[in-house]
Amino acid sequence: MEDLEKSRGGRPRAFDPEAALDAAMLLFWEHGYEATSLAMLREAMGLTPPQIYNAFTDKETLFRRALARYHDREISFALDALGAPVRTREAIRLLLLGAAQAYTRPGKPGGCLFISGALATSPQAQGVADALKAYRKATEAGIAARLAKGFAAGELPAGVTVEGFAKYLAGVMNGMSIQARDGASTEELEALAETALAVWPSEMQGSAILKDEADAGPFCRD
Amino acid sequence: MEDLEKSRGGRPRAFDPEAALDAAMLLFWEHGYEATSLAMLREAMGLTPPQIYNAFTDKETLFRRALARYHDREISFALDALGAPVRTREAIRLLLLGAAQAYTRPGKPGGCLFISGALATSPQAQGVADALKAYRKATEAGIAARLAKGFAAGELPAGVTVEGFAKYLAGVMNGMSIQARDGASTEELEALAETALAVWPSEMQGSAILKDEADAGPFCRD
DNA sequence: GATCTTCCATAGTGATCGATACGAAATCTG
DNA sequence: CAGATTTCGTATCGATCACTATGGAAGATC
Repeated sequence: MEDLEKSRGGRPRAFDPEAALDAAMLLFWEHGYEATSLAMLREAMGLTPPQIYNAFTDKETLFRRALARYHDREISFALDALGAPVRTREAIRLLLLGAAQAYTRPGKPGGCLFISGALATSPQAQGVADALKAYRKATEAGIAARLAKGFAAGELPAGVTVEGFAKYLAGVMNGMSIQARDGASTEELEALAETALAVWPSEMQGSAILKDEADAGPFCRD
Repeated sequence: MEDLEKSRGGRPRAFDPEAALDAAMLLFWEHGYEATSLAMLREAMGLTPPQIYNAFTDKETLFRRALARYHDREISFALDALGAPVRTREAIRLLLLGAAQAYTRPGKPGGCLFISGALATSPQAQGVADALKAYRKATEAGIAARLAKGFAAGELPAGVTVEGFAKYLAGVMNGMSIQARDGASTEELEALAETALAVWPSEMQGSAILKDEADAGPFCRD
């Protein structure tokens, strides 16, 4: 809802805004919001300061655009997993294994931008910290929403609440992001994910409808 | 091994270095290394810049001193838990529940300084990021060392390696730190910890020596 | 008490921060 | 082509960054 080629006249841009945004996203992902200076952005994006400010208003707006792009391009696996027509446990498994992949992509910074972007900030950047927190909370809420459907179908482990279990799973994902930052490999994160899923026995409930997982059943599909 | 009251003459200090260090630690904990400016430190420590530099050399040294103090004063629970004369599962339980407490202490910033201090940094602060990573790795190594003893005694869950399980547990702790930053309560983190421990059945092995947990058995004590 | 050493307070260092002023260049509209 | 509009490149802006030069003050040593 923005770059719809208005072209209301005037001198045309001499660069590709999306490519520039990608370069900025990678830099923010690597160094975080505050530690990424305009000088670094200028070099990585191949632009002059006025070009950056004309196209993206200011540094904070550029960062928020990068967050949105990251959400759309780099972690679409999450929405896919939570919306997949599979049982609840398998959906969460896809989510965690997707995170293991996404947090260790070759050529990309390790971990998740929503965490690396900023955890502790200066008071001036509180708004940015809040925006990142909102993305993290949204992830947890997405997990909770998927779990709620599984809860109704009796698919959750005994002794957990939807919110509590969502907080555990979101916490595991956050922990995976830090482990990725600290050099963990894809395989190590996948093993971590499988261990985390061991709290959840594959065979649930007395209703032993285990076969045909790709078939109908207590699924979900927003 | 430092403040042993040399007093080699000269004008005495007009402030308490330990109190000043505590103030700096809290500020770094709250805002992270790079986002904490000297102006903020100056106000929080109640000192002038020359006082700070004379006592702590420079900002990075001050931060490293704060890290050491944090390790000694704020998270001694970790070494206590890993060295406690209890079964392996209980030791890890003490570790995770201790983290739930330490990450949500009233009057202290949420989460763990070793994570909030810096995850992504500017290239100039790479040394600080590495120091924090070393502390995180040391935690994981401490967990692995305790698990190794439990492994020899057959106390670990089936299908896990010592290193892999340590990475899971360290990851859960890291995730708890972020959840604490995002506002999770002590109780919520405790519930998260208990959920994480559900991967580990309380009754291990065929050898059903369950009673007298505080008694002898396949324990450990460095 | 003379001297040495260390710390204090004031003021300010060069460098870098995010963000712009300005006028020329390029394209669209009429 | 004339006018309007937008972006271009160059050269910065004031504010803040981590840090320090300087000279006087306070206590230890001889």
